[in-house]
Amino acid sequence: MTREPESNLATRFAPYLSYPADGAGPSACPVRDVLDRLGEKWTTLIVMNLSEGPRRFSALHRSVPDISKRMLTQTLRLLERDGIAARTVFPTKPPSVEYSLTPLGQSLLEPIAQLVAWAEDSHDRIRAARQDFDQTLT
Amino acid sequence: MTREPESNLATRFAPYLSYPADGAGPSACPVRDVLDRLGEKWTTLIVMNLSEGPRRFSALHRSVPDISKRMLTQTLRLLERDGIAARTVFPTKPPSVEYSLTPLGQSLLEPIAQLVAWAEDSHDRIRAARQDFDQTLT
DNA sequence: ATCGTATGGTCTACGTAAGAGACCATATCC
DNA sequence: GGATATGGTCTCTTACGTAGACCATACGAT
Repeated sequence: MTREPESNLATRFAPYLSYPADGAGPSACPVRDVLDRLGEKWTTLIVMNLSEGPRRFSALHRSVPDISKRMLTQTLRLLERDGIAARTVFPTKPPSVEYSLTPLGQSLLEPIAQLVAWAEDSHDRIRAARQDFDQTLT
Repeated sequence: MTREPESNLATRFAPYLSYPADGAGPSACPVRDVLDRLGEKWTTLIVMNLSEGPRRFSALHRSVPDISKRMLTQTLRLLERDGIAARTVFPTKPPSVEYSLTPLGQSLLEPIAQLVAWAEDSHDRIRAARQDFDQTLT
């Protein structure tokens, strides 16, 4: 009797489990390539902020005060580079810049919402597990 | 005429957009608290590897060769602490250790699968966008 | 006229987090 | 007796993120 997989979802992941992340061009794992970007600490939060509509640089910074301007710039650049966000400059004085989600970026909202829902549902259990773990350790 | 939201999903994110990540205990944003952990570079990959069933430490390391033992240990510890993975020690000589997903961890496979599906679907478009961006820059 | 504020960033100095690899004790195989 | 495997920990170096100064310009208030 062989080991049963925990879930039929396992087969969905199989191609990517041992796929190297490195290697220039197409040799990199497509899933890790994309997921690494989404994991980049500020990415999802900025995408969620853009979900309500176009936002200006300083508006984003006010909404997420604990990001540094440097990282906000970098995060937005990478989102733009990946075709997830669009950057529009208006020739006012001083120039104002608006960031918005592209259709590709909007399609990302669905999976993020699933993750947010899971986080909401699981948060209590996770916090309880942490407390158990830390207490048993002490 | 006010600005229309890009998607009704936006309202799902609204509570978390300006929620501080810091603050000990319950003052931290539950969603950022959980999502930051998932974004931790190796977390999802290890969870995906565990989706097929229990795996030993060295099996995981062989499957994901470009993680350092140090980070593998740390990632597994944090997953265990959060109640996502379970650690079982068998009293062989030398002792062997098995890691497996808890029910909570298995419930995480669904949202991850959504993200993986999005990554598969979007990878081509993203790579094209990157090339455009880099060329226009040069 | 001058000071404060706002625009969207860039640049530098610093602290923390991740990566590479040596090391450990033990036991089994050749 | 030497190699290999077990699951880690420890140290050293390098990469990443943060904090905050700085820039040119223009507007409103004093």
